[in-house]
Amino acid sequence: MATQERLLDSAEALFALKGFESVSLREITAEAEANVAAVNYHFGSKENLIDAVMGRHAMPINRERIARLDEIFARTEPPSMREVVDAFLGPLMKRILEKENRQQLFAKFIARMLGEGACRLPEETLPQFQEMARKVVAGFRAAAPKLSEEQAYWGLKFCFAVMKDAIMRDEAFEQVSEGRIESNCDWNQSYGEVLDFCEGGLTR
Amino acid sequence: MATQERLLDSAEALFALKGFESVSLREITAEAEANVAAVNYHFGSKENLIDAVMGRHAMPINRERIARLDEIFARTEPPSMREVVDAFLGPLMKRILEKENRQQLFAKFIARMLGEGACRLPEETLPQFQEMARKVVAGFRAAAPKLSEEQAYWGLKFCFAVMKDAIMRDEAFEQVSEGRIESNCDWNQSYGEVLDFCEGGLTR
DNA sequence: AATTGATTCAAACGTTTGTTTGAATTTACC
DNA sequence: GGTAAATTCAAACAAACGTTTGAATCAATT
Repeated sequence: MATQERLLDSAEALFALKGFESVSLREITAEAEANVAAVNYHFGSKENLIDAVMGRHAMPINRERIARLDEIFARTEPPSMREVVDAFLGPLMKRILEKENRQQLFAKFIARMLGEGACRLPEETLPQFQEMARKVVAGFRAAAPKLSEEQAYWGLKFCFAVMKDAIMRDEAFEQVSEGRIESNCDWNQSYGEVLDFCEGGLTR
Repeated sequence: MATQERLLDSAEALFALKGFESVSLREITAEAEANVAAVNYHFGSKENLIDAVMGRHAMPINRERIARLDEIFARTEPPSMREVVDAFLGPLMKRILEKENRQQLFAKFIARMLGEGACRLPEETLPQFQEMARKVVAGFRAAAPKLSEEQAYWGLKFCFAVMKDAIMRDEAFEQVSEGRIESNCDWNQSYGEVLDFCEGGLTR
């Protein structure tokens, strides 16, 4: 495999596990079996590397979201709230449910990056994100007409927050719940809880 | 003001703004107008300092949560879901709504720390957290009897995630929403959206 | 005023960070 | 097979990190 790809894979995995600031270039290049200088040669800087990891998956995921929403709108009957929420969250969640470990790590990477508030969307992806968000909001309002546009945008934000939280391992919460919730145990069940909560939150 | 307190205040503010890993002891001590060695003298290490910031507020907030829940249970009529959610989220949110800037920063600090998955609860606070969680879950189930215990714990987790997300500034989302949601603009309104979403998510 | 303990301070500690260098090596093309 | 570009590599860079040191300063007690 090419060095560039190995670097992206290792960075993705390590960032997912430990966060952006906590991972050094030397850890990354060691895991990728590359030289320390390889990152700066191929990407220019550590910041560019993280952007590259983002950009590698963001657009395919958004494309899938948009396709599913367009499918929903193409129908004659009005959408259900649950299927709109699933069209938004499903494409990312799907990648966690897949066997391939690398993708799972990317989902956690995404959740972590967005969670740290340090997420700078790669510039070329912004219009796509905006288009996707507009369609999700339209879907929400088609399924629940009494939602205002503003409420729908809040709902978009909250849906993502809930899924992010379900994805991230949270040791503190496992302690607080006295073992009743074991994170990352059954992904399908977790995702079911996410959908239930978000559907309810948007329907009211 | 004593040096210890100034260090705690500065650390709280800087961690809230930039995260744990991104803030150096030199930044903290500079803002607190103290010597670099002061942190290690008064707290032993940077890790102990962050624990101290946590511990300074966690217990009072939990005490307030528990008191409000006990009040609810003392009544004869069954609780509404909204007031249970508010008993859980309100005590932290209240500190954001207050004028005093230091408290606001602590709320963001809490949200960030829990968000980074790097939250180690100070050991002596764990039983209190567990008691609080048990009572919140009991409240959820009193307001919506068809919720299972496990669902209620998921709901607890999700409610906090939603509030956390509403607290944190998210520049990326502001771009994606094309300015329709300006974070941290009207806290009362934001909190209203949080309550609406969580109430719906738990009621279904 | 002298003494003791607590606190502050400038300076340096040894690591680790992201990045750069310039020579060695591999790869691709004529 | 030789040439030129692309890539890898060990080594070193300056800067920043958390932490430690030991003397200086402050506060309180006798």
